[in-house]
Amino acid sequence: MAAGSNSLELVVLGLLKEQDMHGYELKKRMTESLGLIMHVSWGSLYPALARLEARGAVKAVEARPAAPSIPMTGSLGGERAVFRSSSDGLRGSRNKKVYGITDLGSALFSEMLNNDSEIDEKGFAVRLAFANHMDSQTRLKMLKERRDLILERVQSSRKNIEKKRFALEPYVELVLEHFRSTSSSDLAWIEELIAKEESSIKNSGTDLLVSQEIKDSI
Amino acid sequence: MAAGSNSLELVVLGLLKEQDMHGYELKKRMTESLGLIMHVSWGSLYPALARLEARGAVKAVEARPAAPSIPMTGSLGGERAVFRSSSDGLRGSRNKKVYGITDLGSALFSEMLNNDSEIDEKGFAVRLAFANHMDSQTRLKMLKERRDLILERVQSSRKNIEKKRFALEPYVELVLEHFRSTSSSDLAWIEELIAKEESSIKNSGTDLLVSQEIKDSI
DNA sequence: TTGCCGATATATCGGCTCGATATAACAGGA
DNA sequence: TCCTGTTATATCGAGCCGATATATCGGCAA
Repeated sequence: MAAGSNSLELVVLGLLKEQDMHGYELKKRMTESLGLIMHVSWGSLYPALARLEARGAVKAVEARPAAPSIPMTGSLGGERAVFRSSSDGLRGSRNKKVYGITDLGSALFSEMLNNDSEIDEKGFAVRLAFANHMDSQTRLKMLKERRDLILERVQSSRKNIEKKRFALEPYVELVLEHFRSTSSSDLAWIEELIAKEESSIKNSGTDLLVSQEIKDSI
Repeated sequence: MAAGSNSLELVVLGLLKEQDMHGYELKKRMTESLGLIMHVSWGSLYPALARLEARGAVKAVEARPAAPSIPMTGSLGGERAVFRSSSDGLRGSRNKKVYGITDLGSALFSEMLNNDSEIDEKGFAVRLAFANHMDSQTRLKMLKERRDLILERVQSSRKNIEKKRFALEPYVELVLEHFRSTSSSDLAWIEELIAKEESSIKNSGTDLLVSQEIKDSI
């Protein structure tokens, strides 16, 4: 029942929550604002939109009246195209298909955001990027899970390396050292976020549902 | 013709260059020594081995005589199993299928390592891990390509963010800031490696095939 | 006007990866 | 003897990626 940890669908829903968009616009927006974090290909995006539409999470809507960037020419062609849109199957001028999020889609977004636990770097980053749609407790839980995961990986790596009979190739050690250093700085960053989150929770009296761990720390 | 940038096959060949192994052993070795860098699943590993075998890059070989870890029981069962192996299709005791790399496989390894250019973090890290099998010029080229790629991404991200009308969600900015910081440290690391490589090239008189860029810097 | 180029826009294909699952042989202990 | 855990191979469905196909449209130069 729980939709299993699909970060692309999460991003699509998250962006559609802000604004109705068509596929091309979605990709542009993703690469522009989240380009450092994730990358999406056509072969993923359009099937994802189709899946979401089939599930009823998004639906084709009437295109927004006017693009904010001035077309400079009040062309009749555009008008005709928009007209064709409504008579046809909600297809905009340049064969555009503008999607909007449904109530079910909003619910799905919350469900994915709050109840899926991500394993990989990308999944975590994406989820964190939309963390303002979570409540403090969930955010804190996510951060701590991530912290524990990284910690465990680094320790396990150190352990496996140190007690090894087989000699590692020189560049492997180089790469590993860098990854450990990166992990350390990631860890410090997450710890910082956790600390901020906890102090924020303590200050704004969310006495209800405060976890045992926090209570102990008071 | 050029096998397109498959880092899993690269790792398999690289590990088989050191030692004959079966699939299970390969995965263990990967997660133990390269666990921080990459992750491989059964559903990728066995098909990859099958592909490589079909291409003639690896082939099933007789299992190594004795496991270094003492079985403690000189059981007859084990002997029978090993016998079954040679009469059967080179299957070892516990139905093991031990692979060895062929000459063609070694050639393919070099080809992939030297002529493929990786786009993603994982691909680069894996390739760098086996960089001792490259010559200095290729290593340098790979490092510089990586540096330029990261540089371009960070700049493009900054550019797109700064001149945006749409407001970013608060946590997006947080995540982006961290990714930029990570990219900066990656960049510094790579620059360091480049510097070392260049000084190493200059000192050990590899006058043959020295690139124009290096010649200029002298 | 026409004709072309580049940006916009959607869609699909093959090949690969992943997580889950099935199956089985064997070891060691209760 | 049974039972659990490790070793070992294999396959399935679903999703992602890079490449490619196919249009439409705006602008601009001949």
